[in-house]
Amino acid sequence: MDYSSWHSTSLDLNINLHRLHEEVPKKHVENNFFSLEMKKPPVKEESADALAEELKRVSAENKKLTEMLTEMCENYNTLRSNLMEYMRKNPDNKELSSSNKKRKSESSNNNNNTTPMAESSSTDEESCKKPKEETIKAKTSRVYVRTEPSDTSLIVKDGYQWRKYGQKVTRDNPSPRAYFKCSFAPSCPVKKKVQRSVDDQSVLVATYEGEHNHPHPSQMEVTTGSSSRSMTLGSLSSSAPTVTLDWTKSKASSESKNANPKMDSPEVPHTLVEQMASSLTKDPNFRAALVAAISGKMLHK
DNA sequence: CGCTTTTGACCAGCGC
DNA sequence: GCGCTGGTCAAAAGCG
Repeated sequence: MDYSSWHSTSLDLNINLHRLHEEVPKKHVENNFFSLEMKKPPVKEESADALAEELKRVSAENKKLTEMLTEMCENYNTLRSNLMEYMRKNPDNKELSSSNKKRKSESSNNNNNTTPMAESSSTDEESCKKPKEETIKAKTSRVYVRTEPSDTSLIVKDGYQWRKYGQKVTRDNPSPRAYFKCSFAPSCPVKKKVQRSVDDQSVLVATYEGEHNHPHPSQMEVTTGSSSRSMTLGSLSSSAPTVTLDWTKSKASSESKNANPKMDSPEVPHTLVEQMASSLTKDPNFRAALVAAISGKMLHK
């Protein structure tokens, strides 16, 4: 691979992180970008030094990213445990127990797209108020995947194989909802519903019901990242966390609401995080895609 | 030919 | 009881 193209592609996280939130003059950005593009390739001696420098900086940034991700996971774990504790202490919370009707709860979920953290969890909260249904109702979780608005397919790549068995237009959302069963059915009871978000047509909302009782069929599909639109880091086992990373969102997490990276289960082992980060660091394709996405966003501002 | 997708019909739950 | 709605079924069509 020709690493000369990696000149000055740094995210500059250490210095410019806060700058993402500021209004960077468009012209300035463009000029910088084009100047990078037009720049003549440096002579080889300089190139080696610069590359080494670049490599160092990229490594530092990746380390920083890893730390940020780890910290985020820890925060989420803390928040979740606090919530669970609160739910235990207030089992008869009126607000939460107000609706035990199937359809009502469904529609209220749909209307709460702006609170992904609360939705990302399974129906553990519901189980507090509906002990009777707990044993019957399967675990549900929700995953958001950003796609191109022009992409009309309701396909969420999560590594599993699905068989579509129905499609329906629902009342609260003009976009059709697709119904999928795991292709291992009937031995595997997992179902998923995929529908475009009402708020943002470019976001697919996948609702999973139940847990896979078989191993993940294709780990490879996950790591190769066949889709450039988004990457879903699938679970290592049926109950392991699913993390949706949205690389097309250039603005920092403070602005994005329903497309935040999100987890369905809090336990993300640090070693796993490290492994993910290091494998991504080493993958030139990932780096290329990342730079392309970021530079593309800057240009289309 | 076998598997998957499409799509209209059907069913069950809920509100009135 | 009736109508509305979401979810599922299953025959037909499509595809490799």
